[in-house]
Amino acid sequence: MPSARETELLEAAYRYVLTHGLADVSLRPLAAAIGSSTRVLLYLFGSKEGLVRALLARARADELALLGDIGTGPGVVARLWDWLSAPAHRPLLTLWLEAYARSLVEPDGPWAGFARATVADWLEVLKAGQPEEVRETAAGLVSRTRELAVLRGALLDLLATGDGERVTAALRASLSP
Amino acid sequence: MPSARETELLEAAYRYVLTHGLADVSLRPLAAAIGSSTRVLLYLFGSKEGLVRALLARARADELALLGDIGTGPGVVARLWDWLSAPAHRPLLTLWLEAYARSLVEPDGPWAGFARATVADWLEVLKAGQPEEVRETAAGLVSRTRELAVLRGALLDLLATGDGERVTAALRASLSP
DNA sequence: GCATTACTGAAACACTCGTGTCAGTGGAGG
DNA sequence: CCTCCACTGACACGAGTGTTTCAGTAATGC
Repeated sequence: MPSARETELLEAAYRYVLTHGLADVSLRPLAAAIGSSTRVLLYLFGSKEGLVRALLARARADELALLGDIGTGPGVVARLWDWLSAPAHRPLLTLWLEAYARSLVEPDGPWAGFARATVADWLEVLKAGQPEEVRETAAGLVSRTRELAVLRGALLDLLATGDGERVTAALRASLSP
Repeated sequence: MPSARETELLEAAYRYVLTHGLADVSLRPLAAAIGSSTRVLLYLFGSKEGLVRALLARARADELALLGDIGTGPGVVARLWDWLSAPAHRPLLTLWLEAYARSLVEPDGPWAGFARATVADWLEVLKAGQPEEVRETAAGLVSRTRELAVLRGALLDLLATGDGERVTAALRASLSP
């Protein structure tokens, strides 16, 4: 459905927000940076809100691509952490956290439901990593909630301090207590 | 050092940002809501950045008051979670997350170092909760990093879903595995 | 009484914001 | 050829931004 030019500009805008943040992006600087104009952005995406929505969807596509490739069975948590702690993914994860926080403060607009949605996404993947006999039990739900919490908390720490060694050790300790 | 009027207005502004968010606050609506004017705000705090800095410090004072009261010895993590999961503290914690994310995206300005600072603050408190013989060991550091990660991750989940039951169960599971 | 200090009001300045208007391009299909 | 259509440029509009200038008031300290 989106035209070639549209996806091209979306990709450029996505690269831009990865380094500049998404919360207080504005059309004119963005357009200038990606060699376009506000007129074209508005024409293609309808409004700024439409653009932000598209960018959020684009970021989510990256995330879902990961979750699709991560596989199932034991060791999912460790593999997820490998991906989360990779320095190359830091801009994406900062963007992710930004959107997460924003969707809590401002429950309307393009951010709506972002936080809730990712919790569900990740819980689903962790569920697929559990032994089959606990997946549908209450204990299973609690267990993957715990795994998710550790991953998210470790990610917060890593993004703030950059101390991959300490945080990774903590995560490993949490896997085999 | 701050005058009576200054702390009075700061308190009012603090109540305001707790419900409206701090990221995209602007002077005129804020001033109108707290019965003041931009002129006065600028006079008392020097600039908008000064005001934001003061508000951030005010929020941090709330946090530090908690950390001072939480005590030491075993059970710190559980007591911290009781505080974090109390519905009354949700606005403060949303504000906290907002500032955390912002300080990662925009490392300059009044937000600078906020994320890093709170990691250090909390690790310090968790350290005081550990048995004395591990406090200075590498294993001790890793252990409280893990505790912090669980608390933070659980908080993220709770803020997004509001499902205190599931998240609290996960945290408890993480304490006595 | 008087000068100093703390605070406040009204209006303006020089922006930036998202968006709308009107006018064009260039190429593809009939 | 000529029409349609995706795309683009220049510009203006109204609203909102942080900040400044100039003016005042009320209370305090000498």
